[in-house]
Amino acid sequence: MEDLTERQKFILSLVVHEFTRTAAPIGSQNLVSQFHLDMSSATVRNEMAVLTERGYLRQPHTSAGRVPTEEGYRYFVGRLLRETQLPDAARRTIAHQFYQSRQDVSQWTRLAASVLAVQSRGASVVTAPRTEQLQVRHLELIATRGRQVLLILVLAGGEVQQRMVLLDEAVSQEQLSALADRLTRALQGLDEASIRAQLGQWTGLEASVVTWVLEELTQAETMAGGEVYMDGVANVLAEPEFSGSEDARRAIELLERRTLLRELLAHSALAHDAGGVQVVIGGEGIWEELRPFSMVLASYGAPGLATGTLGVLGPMRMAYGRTISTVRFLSGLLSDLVAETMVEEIPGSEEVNG
Amino acid sequence: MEDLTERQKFILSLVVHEFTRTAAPIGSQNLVSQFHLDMSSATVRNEMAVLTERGYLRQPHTSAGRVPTEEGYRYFVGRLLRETQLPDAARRTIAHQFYQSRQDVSQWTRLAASVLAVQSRGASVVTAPRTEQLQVRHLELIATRGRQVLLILVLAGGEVQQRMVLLDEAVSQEQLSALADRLTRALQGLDEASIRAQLGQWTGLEASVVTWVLEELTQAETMAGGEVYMDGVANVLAEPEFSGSEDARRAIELLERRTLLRELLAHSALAHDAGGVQVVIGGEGIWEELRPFSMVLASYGAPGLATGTLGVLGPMRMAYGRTISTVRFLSGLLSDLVAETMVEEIPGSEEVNG
DNA sequence: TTTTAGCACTCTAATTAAGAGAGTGCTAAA
DNA sequence: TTTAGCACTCTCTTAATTAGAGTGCTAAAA
Repeated sequence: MEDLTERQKFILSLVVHEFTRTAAPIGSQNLVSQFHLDMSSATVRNEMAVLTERGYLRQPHTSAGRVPTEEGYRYFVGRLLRETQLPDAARRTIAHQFYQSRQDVSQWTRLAASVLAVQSRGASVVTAPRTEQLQVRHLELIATRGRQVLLILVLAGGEVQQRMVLLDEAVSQEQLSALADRLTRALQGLDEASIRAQLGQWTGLEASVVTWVLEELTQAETMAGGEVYMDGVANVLAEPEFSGSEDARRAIELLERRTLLRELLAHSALAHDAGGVQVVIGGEGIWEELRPFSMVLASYGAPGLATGTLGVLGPMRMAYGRTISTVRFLSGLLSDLVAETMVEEIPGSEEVNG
Repeated sequence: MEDLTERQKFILSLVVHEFTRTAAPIGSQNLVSQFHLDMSSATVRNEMAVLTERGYLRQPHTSAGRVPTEEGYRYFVGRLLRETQLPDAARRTIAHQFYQSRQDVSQWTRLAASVLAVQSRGASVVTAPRTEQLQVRHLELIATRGRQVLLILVLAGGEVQQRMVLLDEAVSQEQLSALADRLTRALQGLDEASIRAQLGQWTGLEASVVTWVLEELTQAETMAGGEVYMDGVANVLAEPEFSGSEDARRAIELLERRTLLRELLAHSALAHDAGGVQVVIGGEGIWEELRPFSMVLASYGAPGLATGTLGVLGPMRMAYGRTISTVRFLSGLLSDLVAETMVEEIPGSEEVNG
C-alpha cells in the first residue's frame, strides 16, 4: 500500500491536533475555517474519506466529523510528530527544582511525578531507581533496647534496607559493631546466591545475621521496582471523555495495582519507540483496561547501576508532543542524577585506603 | 430542646442505614415494607416530619423521600451508633497479614492503606510512623567512590535518613568509621537545637558532617508526616453520587495534596470523637471541598516514641460502623507494632554493656 | 391523645415528538 | 483535480406528556 500524500498527512495532523484540543469530532468545514486552509471543504472531505478508508480516521456515526483511530494516532506519533524539545525556560525551572532536592533520592521520584503530572496534564507514575543486581555493600547493626537490634543493609547502588531483629541474647554495641564490620568485609559485593552458597560457614549469631540479610535481599528482590510514586490522578478525571465513565475508575484501579509500568515495559517491543521513549496507544490490544488511554513511558538510570521507570497515563488524545518531550527530558535528567549521585562499582571504592 | 423519642431515633437509624445502602431518598412506605415495621406509613411520615423539622433529615424536593442531613449523620454517629468490633475472622486475617510483614515498617503503612481501603470501600490514607522529637540515635558514613560518601542517620524511633555527600578530600573507610563512631557518641540523644548550639566546637571534616546531619534533621522536620500511602482511590469513583461529578475529582486533588490528614487532625477538636477515632462529617463547615464527604481518622503509635495517622475518605453516607471499627482496630494494631518494634528511650539502650 | 386510612397535590424522572444543526457523500461543472 | 450544490442522515436539544413515588392534611378509629 502506497504511503499517504503530503496533504493527507497534513490533514491527519490537523485532525489529531484539533481533536486533542476539543475532544469533539472534527468536520471538514470546521477544519477549513479554523486553519484558513486554501482548499475547499469538499477537498478536505475527499481526503478525509481516503484517511478513513485507510483506517486512520473514523466517524462516530454517519453524519459526524472525524476522530483519529488508534492507528491514526500511531501514524501521527510515529511519522508525523516532529521531535520537539521542552522550552528552555521550562527545562531550566525543572532542573532548578531537582537541583534543590539533589541530595535525597526519594525526593527525586516524588518531584519527577509532580513535574510530569503538571506538564503532561495526565496521571504520572514514577518508580524509584534501584539496582537490578542486588549486592551487599555495607551492613550495620545498631543496639536499641535489650535484644532488639536494628539491621541496616546498604546495597550496591546506595539503596538502604532496614529491619528490626531480635537476638537470642543481648549483645553490646561494641560487639555488634565488630560483628557488622566482619560481616561487611565478608559479604561485600556478594549477591543473594553467593551468600546462600556460603551460608554453611557461619555459626551462631553470625549465621542469624546472615540469614536476616538473605531474607532482606529476597524481599528487596520480590518488591521489584521499589517505591512507586503517583501524581495527577485527578487530571485524568478532568478530561471530558472520562467524566462520569467507568473508564476512569478502571484506569485508576490499574494504576493502584502498581505493576502496570513493569508489565508495560516487559512488552515494550510492541509499543512505538520515539527515541528511547515508549508510546503505548490504546493498550495496543493487550491491555483491555487501557483501551481508551495512552501511556508514554521511559526507563531512566544507568544500566548495571540503578534504573527506574517513569510514565504518564492520559487520554488517547493526549498532547503527545509535549508529553514525549517532558518524559524524555525527565528521563535524561534522572539518568544524570543517578550517574552523578549513585554508588559505582564496589571494587574501586577503596581507591584511597588509609 | 428535648431529645428525640426512641421511635424517632429508631427511624433515623433506619433511614441512615437504608440510605447508606441505596443512595436514594427513603420514603415512608418503602421503610415500612422493607423492615416490616408494625406501624403505618402515616406514623412514619409524622415522625419523619419531626426529624425533618429538627434538622436531622431533609427532602431533596417536596415530594421525595428523606435523606439524612449532616446533623443527622452526626447524631447517628454520636448517639445511635453502638460500638461494634470487627468480626473475629477479619481481625485474625488482618493480624496475620501484618505478622507476615512485621519486620518492615514501610510495609505496614502500605498494608494498612490496602486493608483500610478494602474494608471501608473508601479511599484510605496512611502516614508512616515517625517521631515528633527528632533526635540522633546513630550515624554511619560509608565510602562509595572517591570523595562521595553515603551518610546514614538513624533517628530515635528507628527512622533512617540517608544522603549522599561530597567530601573535600577522599577519606578511607576506616577513618570514616572512626569519625562516625566519634560523632555518634557526641550527638546521640541530641535534637536539632542542641546540636546547633554546640556547632562551634567542631572543625574541619567533623564540622561538615555535623552540618549535614543538621540539614538532614531540618529536612526530616519539614517533611512532617513522612511518607504518605494511599489506596482505594478508585472506590470513591465507584460511588453513584460521584460518578461523573466534579466532587470526586476535587476530593482526589485534596488527597494528592498530602497535607489533608495533618490539617484535619489539627482541627480535630471539631470532629466527633468515637473512642479515639475522629469522624469528620461533611467537612464540618471548614473544608469546603470535603462537603459531600466524610472522613474517619485516627492517630496511632506511642506518644513520645513515634506516631502516624490513618484515615478513610468516603461519601457522607459511608458505612460508619464498619469503617470506624476498622480504623480503630488498625490503629490499635499499628500502635502495638510500633511499641513492639520501635526503638525506645536512648539512655536505656546500653543496659548490657561489654 | 395517638395512630391510621384516604386522598388531593407536588415534583421528578422517563418517554415521546419535533426541529435545529452539523456533517456527509455524491454529482456535475469548473 | 478541485469545488459548488444539494439531498440525506444522524445526533442533540427542547418541549410536552405521563407515570410514579411520596408528601401533608383531614377525619375517623383506637
